[in-house]
Amino acid sequence: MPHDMKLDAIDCRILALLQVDATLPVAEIATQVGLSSTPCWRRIQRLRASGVIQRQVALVDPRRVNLPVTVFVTIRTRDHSEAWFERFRTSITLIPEVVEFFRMSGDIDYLLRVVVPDIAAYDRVYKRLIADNALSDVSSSFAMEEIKFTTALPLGYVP
Amino acid sequence: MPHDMKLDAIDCRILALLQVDATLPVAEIATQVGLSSTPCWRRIQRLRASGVIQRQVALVDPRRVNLPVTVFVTIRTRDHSEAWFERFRTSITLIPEVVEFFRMSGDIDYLLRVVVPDIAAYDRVYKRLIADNALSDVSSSFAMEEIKFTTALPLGYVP
DNA sequence: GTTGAAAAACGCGGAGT
DNA sequence: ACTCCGCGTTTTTCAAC
Repeated sequence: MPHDMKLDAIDCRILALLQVDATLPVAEIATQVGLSSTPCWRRIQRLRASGVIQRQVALVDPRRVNLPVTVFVTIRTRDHSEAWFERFRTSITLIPEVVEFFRMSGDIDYLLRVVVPDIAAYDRVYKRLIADNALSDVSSSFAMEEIKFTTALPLGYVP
Repeated sequence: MPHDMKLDAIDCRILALLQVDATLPVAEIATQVGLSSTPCWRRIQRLRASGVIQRQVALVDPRRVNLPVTVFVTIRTRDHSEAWFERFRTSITLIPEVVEFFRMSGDIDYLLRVVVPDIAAYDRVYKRLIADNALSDVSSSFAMEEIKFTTALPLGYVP
């Protein structure tokens, strides 16, 4: 399982298919990429073992599990020490409502995407955020509509 | 396949497992939730057919397919007509580098998450954004580090 | 809802080209 | 590296409880 695995055009086509529907039988992927099932299966195994395919998951409709509200939270901080960051990182990562967490360049230090059933629930997450960490500025923006959300990455850039 | 399906505690535990690893054999899910495989399998089928489980996908590591840069793009517009929005929506949705696209409340009208190999590639996406649509203000924030990213929703809020 | 079991589909691996 | 073929497992369905 080399970590610097090279991907050819067929690997990309396999990934493109699995990114959209991971339940496709190997045999069907094989025919779509012009292979028989054994080498196709081996390629998929290699993609898994090498970590190109991180994992295989079921995507749940947020509205069907009472999570219609998503909030983007921008955070500025004064403390930029390593020790503070590690504490902050683990504190945020443990909050299940936080589904995305990025360190940013520019005037905003961190950006979170939070998924909750309503504004009251968001307020509880917000209080947990500011209680656990010394944050100098926290700003919340509410999403009104999810127009596009995909886990399929654009695979046209593979070297 | 009713669209207003109610989920009980066992359904939630099944979803929690499948959100993390959709390759688990039905038999193992069954034992983990304290069921035998037949009713467990039926529940999973119901969750799929009713759309609670939208689909099953492979998650690809962005760095391994040459996509280490993510950019958040905030957009303000002057034109708020329905016709303009429909044009804008389809134009943006067709860009594969745009993986998330939200309509927002507050002073920002739209927020995009864009995934690209480098800043030069982002510039080409940016030019496509402003060429296809009359946007009054576009601002780009670059992510330095992805600290957390999960597709697993918090399932503690199901009614 | 449970068990058990059979049919079909698929994953997986060996032998050969 | 791929094709072909077949074994073993898992899924899926169907009984009866």
